[in-house]
Amino acid sequence: MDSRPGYDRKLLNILRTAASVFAEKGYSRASIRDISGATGVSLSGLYYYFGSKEELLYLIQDHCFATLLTRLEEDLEGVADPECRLRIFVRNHLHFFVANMEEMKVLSHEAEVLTGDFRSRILDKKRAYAGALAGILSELREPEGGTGSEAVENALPPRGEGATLRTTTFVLFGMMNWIYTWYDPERDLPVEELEQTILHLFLHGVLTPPAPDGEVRLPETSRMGRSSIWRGG
Amino acid sequence: MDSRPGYDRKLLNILRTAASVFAEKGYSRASIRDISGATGVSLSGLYYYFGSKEELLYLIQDHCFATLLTRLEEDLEGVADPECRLRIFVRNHLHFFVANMEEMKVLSHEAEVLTGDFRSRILDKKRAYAGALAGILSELREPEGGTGSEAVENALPPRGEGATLRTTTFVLFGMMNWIYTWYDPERDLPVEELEQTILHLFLHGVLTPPAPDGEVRLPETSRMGRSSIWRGG
Amino acid sequence: MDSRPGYDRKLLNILRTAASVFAEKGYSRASIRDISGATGVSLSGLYYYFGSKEELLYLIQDHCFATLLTRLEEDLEGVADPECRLRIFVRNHLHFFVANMEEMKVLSHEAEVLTGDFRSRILDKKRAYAGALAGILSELREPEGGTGSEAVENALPPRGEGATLRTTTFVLFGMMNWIYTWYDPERDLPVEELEQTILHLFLHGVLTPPAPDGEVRLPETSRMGRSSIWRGG
Amino acid sequence: MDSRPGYDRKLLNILRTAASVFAEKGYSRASIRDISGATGVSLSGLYYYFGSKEELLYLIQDHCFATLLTRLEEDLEGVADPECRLRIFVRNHLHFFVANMEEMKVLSHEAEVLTGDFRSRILDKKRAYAGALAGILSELREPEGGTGSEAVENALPPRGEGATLRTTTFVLFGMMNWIYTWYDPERDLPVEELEQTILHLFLHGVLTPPAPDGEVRLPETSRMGRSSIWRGG
DNA sequence: GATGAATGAGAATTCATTCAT
DNA sequence: GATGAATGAATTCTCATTCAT
Repeated sequence: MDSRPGYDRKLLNILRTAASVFAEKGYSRASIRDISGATGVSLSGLYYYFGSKEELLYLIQDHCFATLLTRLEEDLEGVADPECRLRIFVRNHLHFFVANMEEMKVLSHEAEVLTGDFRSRILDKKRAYAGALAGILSELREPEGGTGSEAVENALPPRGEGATLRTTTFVLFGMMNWIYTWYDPERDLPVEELEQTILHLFLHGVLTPPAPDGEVRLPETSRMGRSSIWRGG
Repeated sequence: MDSRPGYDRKLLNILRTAASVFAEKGYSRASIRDISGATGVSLSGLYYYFGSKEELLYLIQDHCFATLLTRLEEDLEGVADPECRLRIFVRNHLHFFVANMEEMKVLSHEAEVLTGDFRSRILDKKRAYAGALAGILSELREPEGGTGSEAVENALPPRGEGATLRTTTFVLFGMMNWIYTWYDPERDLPVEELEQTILHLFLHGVLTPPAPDGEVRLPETSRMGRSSIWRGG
Repeated sequence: MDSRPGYDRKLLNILRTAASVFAEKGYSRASIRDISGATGVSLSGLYYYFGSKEELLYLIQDHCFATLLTRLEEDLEGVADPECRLRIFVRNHLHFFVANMEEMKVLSHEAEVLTGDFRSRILDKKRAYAGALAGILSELREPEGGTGSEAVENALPPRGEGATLRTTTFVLFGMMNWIYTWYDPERDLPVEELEQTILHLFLHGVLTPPAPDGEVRLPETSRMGRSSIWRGG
Repeated sequence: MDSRPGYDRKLLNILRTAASVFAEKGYSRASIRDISGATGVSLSGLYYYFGSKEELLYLIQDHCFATLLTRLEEDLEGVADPECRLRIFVRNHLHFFVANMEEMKVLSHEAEVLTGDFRSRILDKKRAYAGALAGILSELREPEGGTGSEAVENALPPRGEGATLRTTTFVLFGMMNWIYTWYDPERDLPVEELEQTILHLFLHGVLTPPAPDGEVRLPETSRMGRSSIWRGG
């Protein structure tokens, strides 16, 4: 993925720097001049890499989402148990989030600014990703059939099972995505514990004490050793 | 400052309209011209009511937070049981959020744009509010002492009880605040059910089925009949 | 003069305060709001006293010039000796300047901003005043005839006696008027010595040492005891 | 900063044109739009050459002063006699003033509008320049020692020799600088005679008739043939 | 691949002024 | 006499973008 044509090292570096500028100042308060300053590339030189500021944002979000999705697919491969699948989803999401806080902040915070084609392409990925989680949650409750994703994508049925699944899905996303507003790696729990806390909360609630010997842990995936343009790997 | 009723009514109207413009386009993409258009007040006329665009944002956020805090205090008064207090907090937060979606979106989404004094004054209110929730959660787990708010406000102890409480607090906020990104009153569960869902999730987790006769319900407060400049009342 | 109809106490007070604001910030950088703030009169309330900002400047300059001219006439009355008349002119100009530094700064510095009728009325007074000095200087060199003022007012003769007289006149004005840029009553010579220094310089030059027993002094006029709205009297 | 000849030439041209606009309308009444119109450069294009209107004024004043100072140093080099040095100072000042009336008007008239660093940098140059004149005047009266510049720069001694020197210095500057308010090259004496008149007045006063064969003249400097971006050369 | 120079459009804000009360 | 509320016009400055080189 990191070596797909069109995503060469220089562009990737620009995307990363731009993401960090956007994360700090916000997309619309950040100017291309800021990005020129942060990257060291001249103002007009940047336009060789993207056609417009909006495309720059698109590229950041797209690349971020694509990586997230790819990894998720890899990690879920071959795992059938719904609870396991949920654990993998949450772990993947949180680890990636914390390792790539700036990009994920841009993804979460600047979700509505893209327009036209850029917007719909990102929306597609977002729906696919949310659908994946909805599918897992759906299986978790009624392990028999369906992917669950329809309930998130479509408006029907408006109030009932579908609406509850949709709610549960986004409530879980809320628990996770909101961390960009408060999580400080140096002050807060390490990601692994954050993951355990969130998972336990979601599955059993605060009133249920965690199992004395810790939550059931998944075997370590190969996630840690991966090389990546994403800083956290 | 100015407390004549005409001035107040007009200002409040401007705040509400501006909040809705900010909610739709985002604070920095929205221009004062947009607000002039939406309110029907001339561009320069607006500056009679606020000194700068940033102050306008501050006024919106401050008024929103102030109302939220006031109501919370009123509703919590005299209630001692931690779980009850938690239910009241969540109910208050969610009802207010859904009734004043635009202001709350501005409060949640544009949290970082304020600077200087404006920023710190809002931060104070925010810390007080988050501290209130942390205090409740603290009592919920260990009903004996302390308000819990120190753990959210201070960095100590960095990893341990404090960090877990902090995490739990913000995870709950995440569940609730994230709704501005997805909740659609016409499509999704009514607020009351949303409230039940979130509370149940937080207290008992997804794996525990809700009690067959519904969650324990609090006696209805007089919240519904209140008059207010906030649309939801 | 200070009690002419149209120049009542309140207006005079506004003129004085406005002059001080204009002196400090410059006419065009000062806003009517500044003057409202400095006077304590509301923005719109000021317009009862003058029709426009430009008229306000005109009133300040006109009143200042009128006082200057009136006093000059009074003091010169009955004095025939050219050198005495010159001493009186310089004394009058400098004392008034130092006593009313702010108004005189406005008069000197904002000479070109008035337009139309306002401008020409002030120009008339200025020409009369400069003509008076030119007349005195003319007599000083060739005590026989003419008032000398034509040479300053008209362009003819362009180069010769007239041009020299004009030059001498404005060079003397330069010596005096420039003080608004540097004179500090607490640091520099008292006005009486400033007056002596300038007069000696103009009459005898730096290379001629002053007479050992001081310059010839005029009998004290009644200038000092005069009451006036002008702070210095 | 940028020293490519094209950039420099263009900037210098902008400075000259802007100086003329500022001279005519006054710094604060002149808009960047006016300067855009006068230079033919687009409004925003101007900001490539300076960061703010205030910096534009600074650049004009700084360049003007720098040239003035450089020339003065060149011309004074090797001249020891105080009276000669004074003649050179006055000649340099007046010739430059008349040749660059617009810039010098901006320098004289808009002395107080600069703030912060811009202000203090110009003030430094101004103090150095005034100090140079004070030094010459000091030697002229008491040819033994000291530069005289301390008396202008410091407040001590507040009243006495220092204050008189300060006064004399600024009175001479007044004679010269005031010309921007009245001097018209087509109507008034040519610069050379203006120079003679002012010098004679300052040294010997009006009551001393000029020597029949003219004032002592310095040998012509090469000033006339100099090429310069300043129109007067 | 890269950049200096330039620009049109639009941003926030200020200002002198007005007018109903 | 005096003022609160309002406004049109103008101001400085920023921004995304372009294009010749």
